Amino acid sequence: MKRVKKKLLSDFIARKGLKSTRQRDTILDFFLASDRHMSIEELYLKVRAKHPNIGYATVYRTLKLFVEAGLAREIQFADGQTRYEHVNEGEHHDHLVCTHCGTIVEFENPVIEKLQDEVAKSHGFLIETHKMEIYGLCPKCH
Amino acid sequence: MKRVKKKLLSDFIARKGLKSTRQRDTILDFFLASDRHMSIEELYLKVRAKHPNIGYATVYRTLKLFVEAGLAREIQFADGQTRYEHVNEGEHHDHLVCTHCGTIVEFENPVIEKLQDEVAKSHGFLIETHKMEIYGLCPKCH
DNA sequence: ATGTTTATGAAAATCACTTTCAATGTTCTT
DNA sequence: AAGAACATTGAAAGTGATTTTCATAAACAT
Ligand SMILES: [Mn+2]
Ligand SMILES: [Mn+2]
Ligand SMILES: [Zn+2]
Ligand SMILES: [Zn+2]
Repeated sequence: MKRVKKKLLSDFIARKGLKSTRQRDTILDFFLASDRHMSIEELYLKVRAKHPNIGYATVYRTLKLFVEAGLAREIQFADGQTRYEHVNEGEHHDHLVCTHCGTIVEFENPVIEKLQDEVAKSHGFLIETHKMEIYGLCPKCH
Repeated sequence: MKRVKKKLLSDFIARKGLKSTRQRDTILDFFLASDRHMSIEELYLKVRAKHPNIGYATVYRTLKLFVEAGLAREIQFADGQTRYEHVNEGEHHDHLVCTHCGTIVEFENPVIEKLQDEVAKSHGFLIETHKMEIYGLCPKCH
């Protein structure tokens, strides 16, 4: 799994004529070892604890690179901070978000997905992506 | 319809001990006459064209007031700008967004809504709100 | 080893708001 | 109608998240 992601990045770097750096490797390691929905701030603090010399801007830039390379995806929940999650080949899911403690639960529902496709089709839309988030209180918070 | 919204606002203002002002009336008129999903920037520019003396901050504050009064709702699409839409009693809908021209189409799908409730319940979540947006190309753009 | 090009860190800039504050307007009390 | 009490306003400053700038440092092809 981690091997696959590392290869995705090094292939992308090679393909685009970019350069492999210690910072990118470090940030990738922390990203791969992280919770599935981290904000830049959270990731930066973790990275920073071990590598105090890595800059804020580099973390931002590197996460964007991961998105381009296809190993991360940006998500925006209702809290105004961009989060990044792991992308796995052929997998899609949506989110339940606890408005009290912030817990995020992933779910897949093929029936909903299919109905979304039908909605798009019935309005003549060529669907590219969709976003579906359910906000409420998780079991621990009610 | 517009009468209803105006009354909603004046009732809210009375109930909270706030004050009725020329600015609030003007902004409400423009909001009610507007497209259903306007950004503050767009609304401000329209208002500004007729009333060059109304400030940016007032438009921001007033739209927040409309939300509190229950006649507008904030929505965030993927473009980083808050938009405000009209709220109508007992009505709920989700959105199709054209990634090319920005067109927004509203839709309701009770089956999807019901499945969302079931997903939440199956994970022990007490649902508060949800957000569902389908992004793609509208009929004109493909 | 050198040269060319990309990456980095720190600081400044940007973007979309939000807050501050002195001046002004609205409503209440007389 | 006048004054007091309080809310609202516009302009400008402040925020918080993110992005850009730019001089310096690393990569890596030759
Ligand atoms: Mn996820
Ligand atoms: Mn709508
Ligand atoms: Zn919770
Ligand atoms: Zn379109």
